[in-house]
Amino acid sequence: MADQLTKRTQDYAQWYNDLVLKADLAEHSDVRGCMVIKPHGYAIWEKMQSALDGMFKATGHVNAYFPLFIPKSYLAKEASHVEGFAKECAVVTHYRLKSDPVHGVIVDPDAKLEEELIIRPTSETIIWNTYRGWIKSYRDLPLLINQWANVVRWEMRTRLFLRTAEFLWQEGHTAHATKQEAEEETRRMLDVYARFAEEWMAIPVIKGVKTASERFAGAEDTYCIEAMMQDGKALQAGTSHFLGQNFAKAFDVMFTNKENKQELVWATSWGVSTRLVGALIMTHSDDNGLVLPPKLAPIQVAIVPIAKNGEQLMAIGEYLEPTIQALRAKGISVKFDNDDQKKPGWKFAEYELKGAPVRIAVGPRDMENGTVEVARRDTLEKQVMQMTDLAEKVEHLLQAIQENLFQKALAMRERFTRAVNSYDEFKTAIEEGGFLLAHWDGTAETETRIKEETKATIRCIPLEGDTTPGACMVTGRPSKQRVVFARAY
RNA sequence: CGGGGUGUGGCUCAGCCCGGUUAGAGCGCUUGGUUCGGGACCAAGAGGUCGGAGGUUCGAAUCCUCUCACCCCGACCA
Repeated sequence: MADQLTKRTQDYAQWYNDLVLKADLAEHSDVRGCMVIKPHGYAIWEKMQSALDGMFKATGHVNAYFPLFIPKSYLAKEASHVEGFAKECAVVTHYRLKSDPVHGVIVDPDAKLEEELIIRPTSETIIWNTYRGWIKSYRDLPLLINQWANVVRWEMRTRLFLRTAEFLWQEGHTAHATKQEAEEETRRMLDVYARFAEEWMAIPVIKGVKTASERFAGAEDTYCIEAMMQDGKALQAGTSHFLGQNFAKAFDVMFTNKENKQELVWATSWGVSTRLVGALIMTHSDDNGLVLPPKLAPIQVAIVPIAKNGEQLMAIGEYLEPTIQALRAKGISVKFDNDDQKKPGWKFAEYELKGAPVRIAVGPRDMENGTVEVARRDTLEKQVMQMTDLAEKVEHLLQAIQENLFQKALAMRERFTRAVNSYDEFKTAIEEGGFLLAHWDGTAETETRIKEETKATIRCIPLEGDTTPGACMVTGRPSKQRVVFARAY
């Protein structure tokens, strides 16, 4: 191969960076901390959007759009919310430029905004301020709205997809008449995320609730799905927050109940971002390049003809035409790569690097034999298949690849997940990476101490699995159940 | 915000320490030809104010000062 990636075993972080650039997913823009998502990366995001959007609609949500700018005073209304985001906000102070003989153009000092505008780091405040006008009666509830948007968080250090100053995401913001209903919504959307991660991304996740210190700024409870990357580090892949009545209080959002009494509204918010693309890369890909689960691959089947001339190329096209039609009729995206400027070997490497789940190669020998060569990206295995019912076989193969990727990721996670019972054992084990299930006394002090001494954080208190009580590995005090520790992205 | 590093054709880099013809290489690109079952080959071409500003010098990619940008590693975070 001409363009070798850094090997994962050699330098995992470098491998990731190389892969994002070489698979043509994204690049650094000239703007610090911001990326350009290139067509191939964006196509993956579009597939994610499309699947998620369908799941949101199926659970009764509708899309809307709120402003990019948030008046500074709005952000300040919910105390813990502003505290959480204050350090990473971009602020608009002026609304006009003017030409300048020395600098070409300068900010017009006469165009200072009365009230500065914050570029949204998240939209709770502007949305709840708007909801005040929309919600008057219990009949207006629940209000189930999602928006697809960009947000800005001025991060000190950025990594393509995983953490950038500007990123794309969706944020659901719902309003409910009762606490129970809002809590159910929070859990429902967590389940949607978990199902998306596992069924579409082929990434097994642990559903859990965050500790107080890891909670979203302004939430009563933050639920999350946590995934394990190939280097054993944890990645938070989605969050769903039960916001209680905090934002209703801050923005005075009341409704009249059936008894004609005024009540504060209950809220949730939930989001996933382009970070999921990073999760996808780090879960499945290998030293040859990107590996994509078929359900999210922009090109599911890449067909490479092997032809000596235009006549042969034409013949191969005709040979495959019925199969291509049959595949497309099944909703499978097929690219017949008849570019005669590139050699087959180059194309093989290219589709491998870009993660096409299935590659079909067809040459004159195949046409004589009534066969094709089918290669699967996940295992790199090649096999010769008869043309008969090829579309069905490929469809099944794609399903098998989807399933295999999930099983492989699950097996890896299980291999790197273990219970530890003493702090000494913990300290040794954390160096090897992975998830550690340990007892914790529930205090922020112990949590902080562990973080400072080992760089591991509590990823979540899992909602499913072992709930046997025990004794905290650090203090020996009682623990309700084991929690998940890991070093995280 | 600390520590480290890098800015030289589209890309990856050499040259800098020790200043001296016309700034090189590989890849990519253009044209023509031969090729095509795992990143082809031959030939001919195009493409660079060496990140920017100032200085030293007869002479600066190279030395000095300032500056800008980006990357990597930490601290903080989805």
